[in-house]
Amino acid sequence: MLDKSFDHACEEQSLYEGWERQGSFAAGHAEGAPFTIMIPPPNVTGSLHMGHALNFILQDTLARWQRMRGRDALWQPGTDHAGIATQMVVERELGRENTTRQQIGREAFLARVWQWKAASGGTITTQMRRLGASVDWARERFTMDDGLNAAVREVFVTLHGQGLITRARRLVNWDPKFQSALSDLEVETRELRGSIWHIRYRVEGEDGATLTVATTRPETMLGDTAVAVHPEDARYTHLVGRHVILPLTGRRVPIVADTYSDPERGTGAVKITPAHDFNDFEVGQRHALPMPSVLDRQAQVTLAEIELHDVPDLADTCFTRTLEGLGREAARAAIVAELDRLGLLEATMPHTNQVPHGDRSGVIIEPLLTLQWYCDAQALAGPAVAAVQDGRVAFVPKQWENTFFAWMRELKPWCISRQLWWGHRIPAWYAPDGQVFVARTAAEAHAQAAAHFGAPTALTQDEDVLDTWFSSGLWPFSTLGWPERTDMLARHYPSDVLVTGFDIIFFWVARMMMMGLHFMGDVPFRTVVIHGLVRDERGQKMSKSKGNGIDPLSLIDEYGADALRFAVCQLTGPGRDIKLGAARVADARSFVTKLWNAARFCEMNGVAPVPGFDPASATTPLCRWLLDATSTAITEADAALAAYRFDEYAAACYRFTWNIFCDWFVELAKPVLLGPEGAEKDELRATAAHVLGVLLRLLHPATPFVTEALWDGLGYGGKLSLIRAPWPTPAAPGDAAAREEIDWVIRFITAIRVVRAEMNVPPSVKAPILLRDAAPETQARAARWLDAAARLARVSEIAPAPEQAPSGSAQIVLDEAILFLPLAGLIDLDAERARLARERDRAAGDREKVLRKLDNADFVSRAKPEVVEENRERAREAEREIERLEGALARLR
RNA sequence: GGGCGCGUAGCACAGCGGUAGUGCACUACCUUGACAUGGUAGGGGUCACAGGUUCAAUCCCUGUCGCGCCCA
Repeated sequence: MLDKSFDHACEEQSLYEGWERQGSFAAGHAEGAPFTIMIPPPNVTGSLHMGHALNFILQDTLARWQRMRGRDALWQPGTDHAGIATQMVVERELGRENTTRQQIGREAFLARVWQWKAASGGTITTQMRRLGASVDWARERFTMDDGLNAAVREVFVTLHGQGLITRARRLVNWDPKFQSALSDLEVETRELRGSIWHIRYRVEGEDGATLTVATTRPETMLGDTAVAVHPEDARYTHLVGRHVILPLTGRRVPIVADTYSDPERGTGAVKITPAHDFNDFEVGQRHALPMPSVLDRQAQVTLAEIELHDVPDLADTCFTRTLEGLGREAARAAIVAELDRLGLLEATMPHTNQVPHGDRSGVIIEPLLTLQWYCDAQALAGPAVAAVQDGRVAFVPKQWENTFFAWMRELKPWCISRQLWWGHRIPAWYAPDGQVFVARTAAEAHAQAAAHFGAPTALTQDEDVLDTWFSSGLWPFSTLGWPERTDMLARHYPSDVLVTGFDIIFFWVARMMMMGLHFMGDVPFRTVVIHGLVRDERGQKMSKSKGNGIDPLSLIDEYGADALRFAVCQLTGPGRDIKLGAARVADARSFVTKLWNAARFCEMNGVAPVPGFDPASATTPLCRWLLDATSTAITEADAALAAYRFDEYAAACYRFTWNIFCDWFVELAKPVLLGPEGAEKDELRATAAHVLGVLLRLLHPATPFVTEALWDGLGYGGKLSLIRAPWPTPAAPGDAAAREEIDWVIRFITAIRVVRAEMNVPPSVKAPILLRDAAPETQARAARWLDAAARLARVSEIAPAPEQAPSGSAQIVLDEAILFLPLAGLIDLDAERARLARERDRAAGDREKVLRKLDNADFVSRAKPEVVEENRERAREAEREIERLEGALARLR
């Protein structure tokens, strides 16, 4: 006997452990074609938030569905090593012990990171289990695993050999907090309120003449190597080719003509600091300007690379030397004050700046000239773009393809080296003379060096590590054993679906595609399902700082994982952000409870699976109608999942469970179930059991726990067998006669309920129904369904109406028949008259609308014939209804 | 500035050429032997606005306004 309700708190864990223990999640145990989903590896330092929950729930729903469809499902789990984030966590730990990674050294530090990973790195994978995620845990991977490291080295060496990875001294996004380079993607622009300063630069050889430049970063003027004006800017053409003397440093730099300078902005003259600005860097290259850095790795002023000259009223080297070691803000303040003192500051205006920040550190990025490794992303992007264009990879929803194309077109060289310790060490070794040897192993590098120099040579490995995303990009094949050509690789590459948020298109999708195409010669996945962000009930982005985040685990504690999962499915329309609050999850729990109670009712009434039951053998209209509706539900759910419409899938299941099975089937079945034993009752029980079994299977991908508990509890299969039970298929075409009959019963009961409610007839009062003008079939149906009508519409008996209709009756027009509810004394005749008149007016309104359409010659001649016929029928129907309502009104007098 | 998306009942969302739907909330009634995490009935919408295409527009096209996001 089932409990009164589903106790998720005590059931979920043991169900999950049972599945895991018996290997239900493992790939390789099904006959069917492989179905593969690679998890977008979450950050190993992370803990489960709603965004993960959404992402995992959708993947699990797909995986469970496909597994039931007989596919050999592999949902590949794992985490990425999150270079910066993890290093930060461990450095913070060291900080608490009053030490630093520099103090303990690289090796000891890495040991600490691994120690941390072993102790705390499993947080998110543990939490995934609470959601019910059916990932193949035995195959769990970490981007720093040996195998994945081998893949990274292989890729690096190969791309280097192909000239697609090179080392270059360029301007990079430098994060002064981490003291590492970042890729463009790890930089976000934020708006800051700042100023724009107009500064007079003295023009050499023109007594007293000045040129005013506008800048938002006066501190970089120490490193200016030119002033640029637009070649067609008439104000300045006479100055091009001359020089200015820089304030503070007294250096002499040229005035160059360059279209980068916009005459409309500022003063039309811009200072050029090639070593600290990306645009200036390009100008510097075009004009072969020197590129001294004046800010160091901590973004503090350094004067090492520039000359200083004393120039009266312009440059006081004593002052300038005091700037050494100052931070950017302090240096800026000091410089502005000095310029002001010298009378060189023409204006200071408030200005909103777009300032690059490190997405993790939050500090302002300093463009810095350094030597880094770059990957030629543009070359790798071509095949990825082509794969989307020719449909080998499809985005769902499709519009995201445009976003993907836009980004791929503007790719710049991808800076892949990071000045961190935690990550894949760059497989490059340097000889004392600087000669580089790129190799899979140190031994290989030494062999190369020996060959190159003709003698064994001491080498040192590059100190830096690779961008985390470099290894994540290999995930779809490195997790399957590549560079080894494993069976798993052959079987599960390409994967079927990648499910991810749009914010990650560039990180994962693009890089996995570039790497997959280049190394595997095929796309890494065929479909990319893009989902939205999870927001709070008010539509605000969830964030730690706002404190509006909802913890999925506490929702699971309170409402159960099934409720959270079902709520998420209900809300997940195509690519839309979802607004989730506890109320939505509570609603979903009501649904879970409803399902539980329906199953419990079935159990209490002897409904149990009948082996060998053939739905086609059902004879009664109720059973045949239910089986027909079941086929419809299967078709709908299947189509919805195939289209990644999780909302439609949930809606189809919801409607079928609640509105069809509970509201009508169970209610209409009660008279039989509570009546005497017999063939009809047996058939009903068998059918109910069959359909409940379908329902549990349909819902399993969304609500795995409660369905498995019911499946096991009601004896549908062995313990924990639902997870691999076959997905239901729709039965043969529907039964129109059964559909018509039950449809009539529903309308019959509803019509009586409506009138009773409207007439305020107390539910305690039972009333007979008297039929007039009823066709024989209607009379037969009414007789067949008397018991149901008695329960559901408080009908005491059904009989033909006498010639003289009883006075004080309410009247209902149902198709061809009039139903009398003789309730003398209980109904208010005036109210009844008003009600019937209202009905008649509504019907008359309908008729008017339809006739107006039919009067339109264009409509009749140009609309589709079936539409015209439909409207003709509607007009006839309205006409008949009006006639009957008029009759009813006449009888009331 | 460029691009994308969204404006449908109080709220959250479906629908997307041919009679406006679902859930929640709301109102009234009902402790009927699965379920009050329930049942029955009801009210509530010029489908943002303005043009256009069409026999017919919430749906397609153009523009306007409002909101959100991405890129610069």
